[in-house]
Formats: sequence, structure tokens, C-alpha cells
Amino acid sequence: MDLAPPRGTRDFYPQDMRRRNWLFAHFHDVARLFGFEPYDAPVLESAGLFIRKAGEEIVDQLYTLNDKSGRHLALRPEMTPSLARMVLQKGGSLALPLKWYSVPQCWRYERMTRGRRREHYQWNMDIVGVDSVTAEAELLAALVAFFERVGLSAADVVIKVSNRKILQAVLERLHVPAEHFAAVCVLVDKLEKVPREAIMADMAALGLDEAKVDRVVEMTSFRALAPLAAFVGDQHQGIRELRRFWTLAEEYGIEDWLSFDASLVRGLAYYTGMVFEAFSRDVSLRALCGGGRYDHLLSTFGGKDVPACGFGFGDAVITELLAERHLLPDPGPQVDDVVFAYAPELRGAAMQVARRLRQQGRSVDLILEERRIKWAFRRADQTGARRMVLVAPDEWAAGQVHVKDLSTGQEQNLSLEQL
RNA sequence: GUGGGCGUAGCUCAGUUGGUUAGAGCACCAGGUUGUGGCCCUGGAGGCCGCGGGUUCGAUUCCCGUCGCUCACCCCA
Repeated sequence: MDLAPPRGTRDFYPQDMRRRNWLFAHFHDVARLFGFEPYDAPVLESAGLFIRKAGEEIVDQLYTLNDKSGRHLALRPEMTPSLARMVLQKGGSLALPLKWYSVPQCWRYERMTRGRRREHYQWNMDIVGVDSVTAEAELLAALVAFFERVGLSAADVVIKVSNRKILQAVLERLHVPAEHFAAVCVLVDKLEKVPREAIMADMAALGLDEAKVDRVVEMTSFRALAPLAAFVGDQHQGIRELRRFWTLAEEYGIEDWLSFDASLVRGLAYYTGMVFEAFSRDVSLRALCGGGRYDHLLSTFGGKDVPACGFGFGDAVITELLAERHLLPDPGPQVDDVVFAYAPELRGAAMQVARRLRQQGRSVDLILEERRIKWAFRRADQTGARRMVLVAPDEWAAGQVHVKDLSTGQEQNLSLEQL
């Protein structure tokens, strides 16, 4: 029997769990600060929820299975389709806008390399029902709040921002059929990552010959808004949204974190407007997080569209960055009191003491075995306990327990009421 | 998918030019100290040397295969 977890998955021993909880606590805290409500959905969904035909890698990497009734199911590779399903299921009964968040475990079957596994936890924040870039500004402000809380600054992290509507305008001028927009976006996303020849056949199938691809490459090379505005028109909606967004970002005080980058497209098919990804400025890592606007996702599931945007933020890359910056804490256990009975006859008394302490909300490690006191002290050191509470014959006869502060060494006898 | 590195105690690793009983540190247990921790001392337990085959009088060591882990490349959110 192989005792290792399946390839690409992780065990979380208590020490790992403490660190994970530390990170997740920041996710939860920031969500609360921004007024987002938690939700969750099954890890296992109908495979059809995730299967799209735009050539996305995430669809090729689905973990799928057939259950005993022959249903075609998949482990979720991302959370957004489940969120869309939940919103659709409630019809019009949900009071918009929704500001929801979750920290789901997501799965994808892919080859293992450094910092890439087959399972990760991904903090998701989504705003459903707001069609203005005020929503994107809110999401990015939350991202910045998170980075600041874990000790990162605008000197460490850059959030690249773009808007797919600009690419859409370019494609329209090149007479690329509108129904190919999503698939072309997925290919353009690959332009920077694979040799151009590798995807030219796919480009041609979608209506883009060499000259048109040249035009797209030229357009994605811009790192400033002005030349693009000249390209697609100063009053184009994509340009106006970006300008409005930047104004909002300045008012939020987060503009130092942001950078316009026309090459940013993202590899998911459903984005329709603003898109963004955060990167470490100097450490070579994959994107820390990414997101964007997906105003037409709900109609692909047969429902009425509702404007929405959101981001996903995986636990893996940020953990690597924080570790490299020595910003990742290694918290110890959180036991307050160790309760130890000197003799078997005092076990009942020790249980009473432990119960009393727990009623006060203290974390109590009651020694369950017949051990020598030396062992109890060593265990107290290992668990980081603050006090040793000794239930001893003479003191107990007087209605008291002997309490030792483990950091100062001070000792005193206290009654149950004084504990 | 290609190439490299590594598989020896719970963990990190040493070692064996092929030879009797495979070592260390940390961790664990016991004792020194029958009611007081961290330090120290002494002792103990713990190994199909990844698995299978081959060569050999003899393999943890050499050879072949295989599985696992890992890094780089390839590919990709």
C-alpha cells in the first residue's frame, strides 16, 4: 500500500493546517471587510457545467467520472460555473447585486511541475448584478487589501488590467465573425505562450489569416491607453470603461498597484470586458490571481444574462511568494491550559477542572493517561500551552488546584471559582 | 513527452573499492529526579537498504528492468 496521497494532491498535517488557516483567515477577513457573503457548492458537478467548446485548457484537464447511474460528472476545475448555476436556479428571487465569496477546492488533471498541482484552494470573490466598472474597482480594492494585510506592497505586486472589448472592436474591424470571439480570445491568450506557427491553423479556421494575426499582435503590444484609443476610437466603450476604472482606482488609492497591459486576455472563454491578473514584480512565478467580467455566462446555461465579474485566487502561488519573502508565519498550537491529575483517584476532579475552564472558552488539553508529571510538562511545551493546572491531593482537599504560568514560572493555588 | 538527480530508521542523511552484527543527528520511550518543564547524562526501541530479476561462494553495494519522488525542458492557467 502506497501511503503517499495521489499524485498532485496534498495532505495537510496540523502544522500545514495552521498555516493554511492563517491564509484562509485573510481571505475570509477581507471578504467580510468588503461586505461579501460566503457560499459553497459541491466539488462534484455535472460535467456539462464545465464543458465549453472554445479550446480552453481548463476543459481538457477536467477530472471526469461516470457514477453508478451513468451520470457524467466532473470535479470542479473552477467555481464560476457553479456560482452561475446557483444564481440561475433561484431565478429572479435573489436580491441583486450579490456579493458572494467562497474558498473552494478545485481540481484539474495536468502534468506536475514546480508550484503546480492537481488540486488547489481558490478564493473566489464575485459581484453579480452590477454592470459598471465600480464592481471591478471594488474587486481590485479587495485584492489590494489582501496583499497589504499579508505584508506585500505595490513594490512587490502588480495587477495587470485590460479590457476584452478592445480586442472585440479590433476583430470586428477585421471582419472576424462575432461568434468566434471567445475562441479567438483563447488563442490570443496562447500567442504569448506558444510558437505562433502552432496555432495559426486554429486562427485560420476562425477567420484570421497572417495579416489579421499581425494586426492583433500589434494591438496587444500596447502598454498605454492613448495609442489604443487612436486605434479603436476614443469613445469606444472598452476605452471609456478603462478610463472610468482608472479614475475609480485613483479615488480608492490603489492606482500604484495597477498597470495597463493590452496583451492580457486570459484563457477562459467567458470573459466579456475588463480582465486582470496579479503578478509578483520580481519573482518569476505564475499569476497570483486573475479575473474579469463575464456578462454573458448565464445565457450559455439557458438563462437570462445578468452582468457579473469576479476573480479566483489560488493558494499555491501566493504561498510560494510569501515564503520567499519570509512573510509566511509558522503558527504553533493554541492550547491555553494543560490539566494534569497527580493520581488516578483525582481523574474525576481533573475532568471537573477541565470542564470549568472550557466553559470559560479556554482551550484545555486534559492528560488522559497515567503519566509522570515530567511528561505532562514536556507535552505542555510542545503544545505551546500557557499554564499547567495541577490537580493534586492536598490542594484538592482544600478545594484548590495548583496553577503554574509556564512562561514566568509563577505558581499559585486557586479555587475553582478563581480559575 | 525528453533528459538529469534521488529512493537506507518516523524525519534529514552518511555508508559499503561486493564480505561477519548497516550508522549518525533529530524525534520517540525508559531511567537519573516516587509533586514541577525547557538543559544535561545513561540506556532502549525502531531497518524486506523502494520492488523484481541477473551476475556472484556472497548484493544495501555491480548490471538490467520496474515503480515512486524530484528538478529542468517541452506543454500550459
